[in-house]
Amino acid sequence: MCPQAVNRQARQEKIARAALTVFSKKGYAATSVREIAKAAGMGKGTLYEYFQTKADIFVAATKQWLNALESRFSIHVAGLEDPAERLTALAHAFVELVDPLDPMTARMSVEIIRQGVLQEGVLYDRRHELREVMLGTQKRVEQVLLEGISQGIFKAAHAKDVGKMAANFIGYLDGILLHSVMTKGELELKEHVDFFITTVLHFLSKPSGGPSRRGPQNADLKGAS
Amino acid sequence: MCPQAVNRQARQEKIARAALTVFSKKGYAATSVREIAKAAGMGKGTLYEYFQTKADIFVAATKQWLNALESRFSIHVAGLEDPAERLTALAHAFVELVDPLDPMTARMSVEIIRQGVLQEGVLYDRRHELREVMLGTQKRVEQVLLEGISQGIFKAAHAKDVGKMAANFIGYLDGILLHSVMTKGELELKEHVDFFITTVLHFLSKPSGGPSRRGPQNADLKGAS
Amino acid sequence: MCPQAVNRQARQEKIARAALTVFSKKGYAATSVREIAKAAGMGKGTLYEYFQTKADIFVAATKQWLNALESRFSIHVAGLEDPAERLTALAHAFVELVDPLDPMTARMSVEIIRQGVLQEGVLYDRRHELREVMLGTQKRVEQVLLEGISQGIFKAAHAKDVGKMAANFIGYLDGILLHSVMTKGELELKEHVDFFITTVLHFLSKPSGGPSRRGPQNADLKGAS
Amino acid sequence: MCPQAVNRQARQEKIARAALTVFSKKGYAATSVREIAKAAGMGKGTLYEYFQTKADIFVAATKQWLNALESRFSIHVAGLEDPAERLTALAHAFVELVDPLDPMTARMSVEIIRQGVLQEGVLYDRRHELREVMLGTQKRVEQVLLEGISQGIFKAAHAKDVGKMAANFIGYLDGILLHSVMTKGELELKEHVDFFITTVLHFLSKPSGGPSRRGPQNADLKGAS
DNA sequence: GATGAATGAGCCTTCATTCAT
DNA sequence: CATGAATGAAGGCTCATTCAT
Repeated sequence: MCPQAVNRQARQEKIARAALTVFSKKGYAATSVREIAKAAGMGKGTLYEYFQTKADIFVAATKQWLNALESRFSIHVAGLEDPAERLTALAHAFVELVDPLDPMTARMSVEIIRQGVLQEGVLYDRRHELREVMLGTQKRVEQVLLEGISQGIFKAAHAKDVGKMAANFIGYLDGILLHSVMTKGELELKEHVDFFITTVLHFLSKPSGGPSRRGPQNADLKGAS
Repeated sequence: MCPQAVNRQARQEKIARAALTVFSKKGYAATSVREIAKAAGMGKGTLYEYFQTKADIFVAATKQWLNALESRFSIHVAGLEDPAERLTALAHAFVELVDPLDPMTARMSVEIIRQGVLQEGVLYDRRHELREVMLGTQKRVEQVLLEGISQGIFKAAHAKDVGKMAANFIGYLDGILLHSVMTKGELELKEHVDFFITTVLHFLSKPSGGPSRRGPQNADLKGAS
Repeated sequence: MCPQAVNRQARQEKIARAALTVFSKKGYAATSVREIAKAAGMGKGTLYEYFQTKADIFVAATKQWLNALESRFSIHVAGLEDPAERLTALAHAFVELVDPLDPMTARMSVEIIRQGVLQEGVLYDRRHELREVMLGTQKRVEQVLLEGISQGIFKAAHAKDVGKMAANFIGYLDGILLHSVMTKGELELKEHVDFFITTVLHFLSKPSGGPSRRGPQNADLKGAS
Repeated sequence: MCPQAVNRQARQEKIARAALTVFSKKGYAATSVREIAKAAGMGKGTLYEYFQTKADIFVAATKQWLNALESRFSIHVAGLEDPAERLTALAHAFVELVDPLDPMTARMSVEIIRQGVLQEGVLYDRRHELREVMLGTQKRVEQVLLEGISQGIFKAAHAKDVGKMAANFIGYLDGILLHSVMTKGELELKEHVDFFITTVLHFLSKPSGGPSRRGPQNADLKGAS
């Protein structure tokens, strides 16, 4: 009756996970199905029991990666109250994507973008799904900004621009991350991002009313850099 | 040098130009040599008279593209004196890369990055060359910043950070451009970039005119924290 | 013999029946074992409990089909006494193989022939078994002819040729049936077959003894057409 | 300018010819492209310079075969005046299709029919083209019949039935040929066909002028059988 | 006994590269 | 020089068969 009770979803996730490591290393086109199978520790044919095509495997790997990203963001931000700190934490989560010892995630992001941008790309027809995920992160940033405003920490005048600011924030992070990957660590990613945040917070923040201007200022700057 | 050499180079450029249009449309892997030959209006075998491999053609196309980019920047900036205006002009040059009617250049940039980032990428072993070109643009930005400082328009305190600032500037532009390409114009690229520049200039600029320099400066510093 | 054996045979027949519908629709090569299993309402592995290979399943399906054919002939001929009528009835049984609404049987016959004729065919090594069955039908025709002669209806001179005549009869029916299938009903099968029988009976029949030659002859022709 | 002046059509014919021998031996599905290439004495990839798909190769092989058939018929019939002889010659051309030493053509006919009959068959969508060719042969037979009638050799009463008769004639030949192939020569093909022609001519022919009708008729039968 | 998950041989097809002309 | 005909390695995918459950 029940020969092998295999958890289909678990199997698919295992494959997607294995595929992720290979795709991120060599890209979609240069990765052969055989390699994926080997990485997943199973036969070539088995992959096709769980996915229709190589492209589907790539999509699954992509989704897995995006989910991992999301949860990483959640972990970083968890427990932080101060909007400035939360913004910084988000950026740092991005920074950590570029592990010099395992730059997988960063490379994967390049490949994903490519597959979504190029007409012949595997994700081209599903790029709206990607956009959804990215919008999720963007919304997260917007919320932080709005909280900052409502808490009186950020200037209320920017309320109408939170959308643009969030998009720019994410855009910047993606861009600088790419550059970092491309230079393989020559670029001091964290320093750059911290500096960027300084810029942004400088733009956002109200003069922190108080008797002494210098003290807090220094403290803040130290923390940001 | 000799006429033949000139002829040879002209041929190579013609091929590179043709290849660029195809590569930017379909990406490296999905582009066949036959297509390039057809686009260049010559036989497949002839390509191999001027290039050793398909990868070499891609490198040539890449260089051509980067040069075109450089000259585009030069044109935009030419004649502008005010550092703020020059910064803005540079950014606008980037924005115009994403022609909604011909997103070729933007897509090409994705492909180039990918080929430079992925281990199996055609440009992987030459990514330092890419880095060179990007550093060129970065230097250009740095120079504008330094000029602004020397002209007393930008705060002198940032002099030590021009490197970071320029890298961030370029990084942001690349990132937001990618997002724009990926969303196929849903994102209002120009508005976002202009807003970003506002942020940057706000951070950079001295309080424009005023009786006391210190006061405003302090205010600025406050704002940054 | 023992209950299990009976059960076993029933299972095999069920599988063969299911396989027949699929094989006749798509041919041997294009039919996958999975499809057969689904059509039989059981698991793929189960099939291999009852058959060694896919080829064996095809052989079983073939035999089932041939048996069905035989019984169809029996039914048609049952109760008819007149040899001419019996011959006609046999031919009509063939004609009905090509049901425009369900051309399964006709298509199956093509596939069977193919598998028996081609070196790599599944039935190639067993084509003698097929020949047996076909000889069965041929013998049936021969017998009708001999009865007609012994009844004085057909010319006695043909007694020595009944073998050839029967073979030709069956051969013609197979051939015209194939053509009909290939033209998907554009060919008026029944009309052609009836005309053929006219020819044959004209050749076979004695001038039906009596004062007038024309009358009876006409009668025969009418009856045949 | 002109690296290799290759005669495309000659090349295609060479491939088709080679493919014919393999297809006729093993059938479409069981024949691999590699085998065709080897038989044609060229690389696998070369085939795809001249044909889009394996199916296209099969179609080309089919057409070649049909053309060969046509010319064979022409040769056999050439120079014959007497309609009866021409009919016989046509039938004999068919008979010779089954060369016991090289039964290729006969097997090919089975495969062609199959591919045209089965829904998944390669020729299924082009079965009308096949029908055209077959109609060509049929027309040829019809013409012979009509000539016989106009020459006063065949009964004028059959003029309205020449269509049916020709279709039956071809149908019979195809059918008996298949049986012959399936039995690998156990069936004496020529004898059977000759006997069949006797039947047909008996049906067709006018009593060959003479005082008595019975006499000549008997004579004919003797001679024919 | 019944099942379907797993497998890998083998299929058709593409394409960068070579080379005779 | 210019060409495109020729090639075979390699790719994605299918599927008959096995076997653990």
